[in-house]
Amino acid sequence: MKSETQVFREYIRQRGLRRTPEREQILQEIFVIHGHFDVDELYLRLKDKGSKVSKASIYRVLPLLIDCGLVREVDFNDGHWHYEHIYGHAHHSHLRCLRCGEILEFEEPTLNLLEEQLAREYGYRIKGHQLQVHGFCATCQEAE
Amino acid sequence: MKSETQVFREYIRQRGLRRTPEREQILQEIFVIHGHFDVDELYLRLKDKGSKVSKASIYRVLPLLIDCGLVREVDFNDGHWHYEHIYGHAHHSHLRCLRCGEILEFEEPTLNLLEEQLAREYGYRIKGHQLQVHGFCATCQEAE
DNA sequence: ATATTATTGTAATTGATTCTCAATAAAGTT
DNA sequence: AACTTTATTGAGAATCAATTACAATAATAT
Repeated sequence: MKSETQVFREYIRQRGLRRTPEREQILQEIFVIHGHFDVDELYLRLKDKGSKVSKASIYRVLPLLIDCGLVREVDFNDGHWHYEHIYGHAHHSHLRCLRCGEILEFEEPTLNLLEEQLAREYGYRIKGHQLQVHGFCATCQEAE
Repeated sequence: MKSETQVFREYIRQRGLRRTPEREQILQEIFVIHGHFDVDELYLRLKDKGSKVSKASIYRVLPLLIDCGLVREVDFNDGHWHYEHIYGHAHHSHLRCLRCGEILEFEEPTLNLLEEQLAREYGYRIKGHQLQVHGFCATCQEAE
């Protein structure tokens, strides 16, 4: 299996784009992060390490990473985008606590069947899905 | 089954809030709209009818309507919220074309089982879920 | 080395949503 | 019906994430 770096470099080359230190720094940092991240967090982490990468560059790289299948957007319903790396990870969904914001991940294989069924039924070429479940975690139920 | 208006009025009263013409106008207009809508569309529709309701009021009423279970937010991934009425409608999910933006609705009853399973497994009190599937519709596949 | 042009950082801009504030008006009380 | 209390309103300012313009820089091809 290709490394994330390889995937990204091939994508860059194939598109006639350029390989820059900023892009590589951002990519590296993303793959150091476990779990989810947002633009601000990524920016601060890079800054802490002495990187001079601007937020604008982060905003500019993310669509590329999404497009080449390394990263995906996640919606936690809090006013801005979150992201997670998906390359080499099983597709999963999120269970979110409406009070404390805890995020649990779970897999739901039957959704692949659903995708196939929708493709047949409506003639769609399905690219993916997002499922979020929300509620209150055990701790927050008591606290309410 | 109570009417939407009844549900809303009871909610208002119960909360010690006030019943105002603006709120009723907005509610009425929402229930005239079939399908999905967003704040701008709702605002323009009201304006066209001669209503003086401001966008601020719309933004202020929507959380109330969501809270009392008449309306829900829908994410079409295009930078702003969409809404749909859910009172008296079966819960459904959305299949969206990434190119032309077409939205199809479908029901997926197995997700109720999933909710129960998650509740058991993680001790959550589940409040709901959102599922979006995306891809390319038949027409747009050809056009690509 | 040189030319071409993609990429960068900075700062300005956009667009959706929220907030401030003074004026208004619901609902309860006399 | 008049009075009081205070929630609600509209207008515009403020906020916040995300995008864009622009001039300087630097990555690739020749």
